[in-house]
Amino acid sequence: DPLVHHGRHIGRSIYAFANINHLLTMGVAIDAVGDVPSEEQERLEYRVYKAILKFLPPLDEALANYSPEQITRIAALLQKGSDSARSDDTKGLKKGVIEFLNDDAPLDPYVHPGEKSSRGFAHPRLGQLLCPISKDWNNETHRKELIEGTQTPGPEDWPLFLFENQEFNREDVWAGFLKNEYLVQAYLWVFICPTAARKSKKSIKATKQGNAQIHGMTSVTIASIVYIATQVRFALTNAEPFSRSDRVTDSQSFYQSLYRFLDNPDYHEEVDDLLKWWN
DNA sequence: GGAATTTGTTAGGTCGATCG
DNA sequence: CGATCGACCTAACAAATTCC
Repeated sequence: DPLVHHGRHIGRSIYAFANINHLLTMGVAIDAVGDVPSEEQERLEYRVYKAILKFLPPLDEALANYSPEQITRIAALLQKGSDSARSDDTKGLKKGVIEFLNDDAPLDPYVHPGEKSSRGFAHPRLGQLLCPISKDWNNETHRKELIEGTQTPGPEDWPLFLFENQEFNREDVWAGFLKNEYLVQAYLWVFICPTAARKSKKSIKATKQGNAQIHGMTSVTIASIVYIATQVRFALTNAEPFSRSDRVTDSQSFYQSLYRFLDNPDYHEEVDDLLKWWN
């Protein structure tokens, strides 16, 4: 279904953890009244709603005339696309991220590309990448706390892998922020094609159009960077699947706090520079 | 409070495109 | 023309949630 197809791109580049039925229903209701939502959370949702309609002009024209049942049916198809793309990318980057790290320098101890159990803070190099900026990975007490999981990093306590060369400058939070090479590689993996991300396999050419081209994407979005960061983070952790609460406290809240941080008008200039760098 | 259903995840495909 | 790539799909299953 073409709606499932479009849904794949919505999750990757517009908003990943949205309840699309809720967004569309709410958006239509707001448009019908003409009031701008007062609450910040609602305003964010409304912006996402508008971004979806901008991406799908035919839906924009027709949506107001649809019944709630029709909207629910459309939303379910978009949601299916969004969810399945996320799941495909999680699967791909589980292996991909380990390849990026190994291309840089072989991981020691070895990390199996298909397994999660040896990842996370227990691994010296993956642990360092995941180490939040409020902690010092070289400090034994801090390291122990992270390995044992006695403390969970709060919002905006970013992991080190978000920064260029895994280096955080306490004087300037924006120095190298979201300019990490592994993030770029993961971005290429998802939006161009997996082989484009590999430094070591330059001879191999893609045999199909990549996701960016398929969906007519010509520039980087905030949401797509946040999406990739969330996927890389999950690939680095030893997080066991099968746990919904883990996803909520983990990937979803990470995604939301990073998205809100970049969406903050106070950082307008920094974010513009960042997008320019990515493009 | 146990059965039924839904949700979220993974492994393991299919199949058309295109490279060497 | 076989090998491989990569988007997309399906089935299975565990956990969470809802139902009765």
